[in-house]
Amino acid sequence: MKRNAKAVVSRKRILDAAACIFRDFGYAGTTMRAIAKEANLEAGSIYYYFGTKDDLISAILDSAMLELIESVRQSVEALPSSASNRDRIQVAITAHLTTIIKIGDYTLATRRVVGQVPDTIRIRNKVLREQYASLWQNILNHGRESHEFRTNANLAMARLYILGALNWTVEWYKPKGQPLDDIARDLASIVLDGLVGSQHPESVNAPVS
Amino acid sequence: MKRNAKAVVSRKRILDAAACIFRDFGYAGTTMRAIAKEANLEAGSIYYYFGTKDDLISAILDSAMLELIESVRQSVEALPSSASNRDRIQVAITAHLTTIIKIGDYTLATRRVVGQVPDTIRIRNKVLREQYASLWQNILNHGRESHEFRTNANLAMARLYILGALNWTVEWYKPKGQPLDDIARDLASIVLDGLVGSQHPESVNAPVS
DNA sequence: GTCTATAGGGAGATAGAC
DNA sequence: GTCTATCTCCCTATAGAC
Repeated sequence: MKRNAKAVVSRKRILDAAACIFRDFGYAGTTMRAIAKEANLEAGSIYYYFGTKDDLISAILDSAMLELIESVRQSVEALPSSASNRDRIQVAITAHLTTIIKIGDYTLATRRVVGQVPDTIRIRNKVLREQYASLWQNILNHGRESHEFRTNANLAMARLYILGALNWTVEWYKPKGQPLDDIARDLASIVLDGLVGSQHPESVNAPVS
Repeated sequence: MKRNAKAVVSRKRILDAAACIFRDFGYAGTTMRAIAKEANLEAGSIYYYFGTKDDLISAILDSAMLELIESVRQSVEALPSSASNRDRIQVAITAHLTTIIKIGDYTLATRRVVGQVPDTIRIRNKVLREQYASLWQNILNHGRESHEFRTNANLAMARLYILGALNWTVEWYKPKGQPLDDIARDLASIVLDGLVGSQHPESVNAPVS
């Protein structure tokens, strides 16, 4: 059924609509009728593409995570081997931010429903989440081994801290505000140098408007 | 009706149970029957204390925010006037963490449903959220004015960044793990000094276990 | 592929007994 | 204060027409 172009388009339209509705109404609050209305068809038609409501949310959770993993991995691997760990963190932060904003409906839907879906769905998605966590942990550990970071920083906590802060951006980011690259640079600056630390020449930033 | 001790106790028991259920099932996924079961009474009885399901979630959102505001405000005001801004941030972080963990069910319920409740409820709660944001902004701005922080740090973003990171802790904190004070100190260390910055003598921390 | 109609279950809220 | 019984509404998922 996926060979048909019409079917592929409809499937994607339904998935996008579902992300939008799950984002606003949560797992239980989302109805097939609401998704159908957003996607401009009738509720019964959704079942041609997705067997159950759970299949829909599962596809949303997994695709968001896969996109994030690929984006950050590729951005970091694309760096020259001469790149500093400061560069690696900066690039990873930018890739993470850019992606979660780009697929904002999926990111927000994930944030808001991942704690409410049936266990089977959450456990399957957890594998991907752990993959992503270890991708970041490798980046941070690399920085310690190369002695670019202070050796007593708690890097497992630093990872939780950084990702928690980055993921929160989808809640307040406004497309009309500061450009995304500026935000990424400012966040990287605070992560790397802190509020007190001396200013690194590469991360000078403009005052907030 | 609140004069009766029995009523006060039941009311609190229902509220605690509701926070627990809202946390696990979201706004729409929470049923009055599930709350009643958790609170050891029947669904109809809840309506003696709360007119509607919306009254329940509204009480949870507001009480969580009020407790957080009071806790951080009191902790910071209790500092001697000689306290450094490093101390103020450290104390605020500790108060925030301690409170959101202490009322963990309410915090998690808030995190997970605040994007799904009817607009009227969210807007009323927003006033409190903004109060809390400006409390933190004052703490940060004070640090800049006293020249303890580097002057080009983007403090509005720093606030969003810090609170995003701190709030994420409720998702991964385990009571049996590292003591809360250690976590608060490590987070404060990363916020203030960054990953690269030189180590401040007051924030030496143990390696993660 | 997409529709309409509907079966079967469960929700919030109310009424009145105790 | 708390219970049971129930009204009314809306949900997921299916069946079969087109």
